[in-house]
Amino acid sequence: MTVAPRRAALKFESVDDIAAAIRDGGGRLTAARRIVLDVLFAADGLVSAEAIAGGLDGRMMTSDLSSVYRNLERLEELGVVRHVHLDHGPGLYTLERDTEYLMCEGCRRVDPVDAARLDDVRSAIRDAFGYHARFSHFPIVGLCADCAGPRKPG
Amino acid sequence: MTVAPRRAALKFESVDDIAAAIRDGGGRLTAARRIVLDVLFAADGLVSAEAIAGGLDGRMMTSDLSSVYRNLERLEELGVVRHVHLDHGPGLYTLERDTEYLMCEGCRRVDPVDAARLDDVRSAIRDAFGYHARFSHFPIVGLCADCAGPRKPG
DNA sequence: TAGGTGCTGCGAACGGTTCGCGATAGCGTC
DNA sequence: GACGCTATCGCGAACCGTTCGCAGCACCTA
Repeated sequence: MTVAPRRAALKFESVDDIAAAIRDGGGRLTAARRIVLDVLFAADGLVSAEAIAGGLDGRMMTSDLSSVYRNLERLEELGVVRHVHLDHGPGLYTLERDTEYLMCEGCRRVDPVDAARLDDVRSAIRDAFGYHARFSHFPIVGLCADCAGPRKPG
Repeated sequence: MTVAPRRAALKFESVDDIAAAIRDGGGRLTAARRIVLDVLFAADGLVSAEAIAGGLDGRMMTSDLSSVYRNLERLEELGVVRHVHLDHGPGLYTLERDTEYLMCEGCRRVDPVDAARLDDVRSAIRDAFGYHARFSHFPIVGLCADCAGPRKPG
């Protein structure tokens, strides 16, 4: 018996699962790679490559930035990791799950939502333009209810 | 009597209109600024700052890249110009009109559409999340009908 | 436990954009 | 018209996020 998750489930639940996937592909679970995964599990949200390399401000092991980028690339190929582009600024990485994003241009807030909750939106787009939209790599951008509200500008 | 436009109308119809707006704001219509405008009118679509500086591959006057950026910034403040971010790659600039964009991640095609045609999509987003979405700065990204179609992968 | 080879960590380079600065030239004023 | 104020230019250097090249290291398999 399991408790219904509040968030979409991870594609890989633990570092061990991932280690197996890496080795299946002829790769190795090196120290640097483990750091990237540890930080992603610890952060459980969107983090920049730089934040990963810095070990979440020194709270965790640090590692080399270019290695972090290479590892993130590899982990994306394996379907373990995904990245999003929010506005300007660096790409943000997270463990893979069925999540898409909305971002507010007013308060910079980012709302992750289960992909299924965007099905109506996707249908509207498909009906009108034939496009099959994805908001996992580039989010929906606009003003959130608070920032767009009639009585609360700024 | 006018012919119905196929595309959303420009906010400013000519360089002279724009010149007036620039001077109203205490600015000057310099040679470099005129080049930017000439290129934007000539291109009548999305162009990078670099393409503007290069005078559309030498077909028009060239100018300095950093001046182009400064001018584009100024023209955006005046509401004459707007830019879009498509995927990775440089920002793309265009004369301001009521247009939003869809981009196909498969074939890289970019479809400009009248903003009004996205009203249903915007409503679906507002209903579900309270967000007031804008697709003018960051487009809707996905697969176009051709690339998503059942019989034509790649 | 040894070997090969995938990966590291460093530095340098990249593309896109911004900044600092002395020189230039628009434009309102006389 | 010429004058002068100052917005803007054009150049170079710096910036940020990301990628690349390379010599040496260490994970994993046999």
